Amino acid sequence: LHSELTDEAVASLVFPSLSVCQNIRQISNASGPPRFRLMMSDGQHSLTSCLLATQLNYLSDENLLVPNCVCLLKKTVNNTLADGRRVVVVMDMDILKSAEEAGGKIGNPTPYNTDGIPLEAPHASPMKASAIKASPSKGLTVKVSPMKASPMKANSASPGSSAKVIPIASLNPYQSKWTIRARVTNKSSIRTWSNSRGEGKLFSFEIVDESGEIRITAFNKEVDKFFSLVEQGKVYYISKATLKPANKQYTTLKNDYEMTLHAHSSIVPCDDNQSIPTVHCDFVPIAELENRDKDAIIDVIGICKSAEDVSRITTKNSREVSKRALSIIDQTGKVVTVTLWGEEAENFDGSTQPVVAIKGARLSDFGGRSLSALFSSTVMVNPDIPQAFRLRAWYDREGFAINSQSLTETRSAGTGLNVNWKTLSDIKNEDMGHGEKAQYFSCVATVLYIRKENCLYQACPSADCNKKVIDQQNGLYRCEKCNREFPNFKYRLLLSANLADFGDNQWVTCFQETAEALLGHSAETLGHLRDTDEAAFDEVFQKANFTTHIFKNRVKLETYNDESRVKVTVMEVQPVDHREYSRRLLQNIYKLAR
DNA sequence: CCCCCCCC
Repeated sequence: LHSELTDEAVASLVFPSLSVCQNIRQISNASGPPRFRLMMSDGQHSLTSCLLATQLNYLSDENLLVPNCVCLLKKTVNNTLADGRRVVVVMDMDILKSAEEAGGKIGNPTPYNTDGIPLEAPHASPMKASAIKASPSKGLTVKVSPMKASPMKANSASPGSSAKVIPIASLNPYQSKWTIRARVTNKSSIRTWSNSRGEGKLFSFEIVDESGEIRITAFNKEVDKFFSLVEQGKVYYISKATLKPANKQYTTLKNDYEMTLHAHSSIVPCDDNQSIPTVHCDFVPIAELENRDKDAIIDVIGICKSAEDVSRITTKNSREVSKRALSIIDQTGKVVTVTLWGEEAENFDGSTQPVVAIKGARLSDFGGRSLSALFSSTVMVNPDIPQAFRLRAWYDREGFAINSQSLTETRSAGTGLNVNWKTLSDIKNEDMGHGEKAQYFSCVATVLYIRKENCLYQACPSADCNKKVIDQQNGLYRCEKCNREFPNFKYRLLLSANLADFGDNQWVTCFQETAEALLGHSAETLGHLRDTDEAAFDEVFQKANFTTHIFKNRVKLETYNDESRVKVTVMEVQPVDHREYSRRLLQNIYKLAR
């Protein structure tokens, strides 16, 4: 900050400009990044300028920026603050090792007396400013190296560029000569877009090093150049990309910037990558999800107990997308539904009940508690981590057989969870339906016989009345409930069927919808057939025999004329999912074998 | 230069 700085003085700076850094002083600032004030002199002019701490990171890991060092100012920006003070901000500079390296172009710098110039408020710095040490005997030594066990020692391994390997946390748009070394934690697929500004394709990926993380996006030509090179989990040297402020609306990454690749960007695989952190997950036990807030971003790991088939849905914005819901279980004995989207949904194979780990899933309150993968989530199937091995061992030994509870309530029986499976012999053995309330159960059973007699009745034609009508024999049909006569009626089904499984059989009642499902024809059609083509009518019943379905039933003890009998009413008829059914049978075998 | 995170 230099109030006397004139336009002429600034204009007289010719870049690159060699100067001696006479003084370095941290400017304390309650908010914003720490800055350093440098007093530079080229022998003719003196210039007080400003340097951001983030820039110091890249400059100073060899302790070069010390009083009396020689600097090659490559770019500065002049600015006037609201209060009229002038600011010169150093945007890019090199530090030369010695005055000799400068070719003797600068006269001996005047040693600057550092006495009485303490560093101000180092604690104000989020950049571990404690690493900036004052050395009273030698003047100020600036050392900013946020990397303790510095992987930056491998600087010389940085290929293709003399730029230093710097931490991701120190990247900013004001410097261009850098290389970072980082691991890819999440790579998107290639996406295309088309809007008023044009069209194209892109992919993006996220990387981490010890200091932080950042998102990188490649467009069009850079997609062709880098898509196959960049692999999830691998480490690369990356340099010469453009940094710009990140739109926080679209990212959960902890970085104010993001990166765009351009024609000269360089990505080089790095084999010596021991020090670069691998993807770290803080797995939340499934039972614990009940206590977490809606929309929380969490990491989760579980066994995929079952998985839906992939399906296509249309979003509110009429976009088509694939989805697949998985039920995962962990050692807490709780199950939760996780939805995968797009390619991840299409490619997922749950048939072997793999371990599924998801980093960055979003907790939703649908069905109580459920999870959804985001574009920013990393889905790992059978990851090579201890938690996965422990989970596998637990599930194969005991987890598969436990009575798990799902945090996600689902209405359909499709997931195979929360279904009260019974065999027909269970109805008698367990005295089902004897309680106050009706009981509900599902079974897989085969139709042995369906009574044709009295299966159809003539019902009141008004919309919500299914009452049997009385044929007045004058072309009119009387409904007692509606207290009306109608010129027509509608046919309704009331079937008695005998179902069997391996152990028992059971008479059940099917009303309209379930009867239609079982016979494969509408009541209307059946009524017409019965009246016109008895052979065809009989054939419908023949065909239904020995068909197997999932029956969802209601069972209740009913008393009629002093006689009690268990009445089973079919609520729903569904096709057997043989894959899921076989899995359940296997599980039952395991349970019995224990 | 994208920015979609959805459905029941």
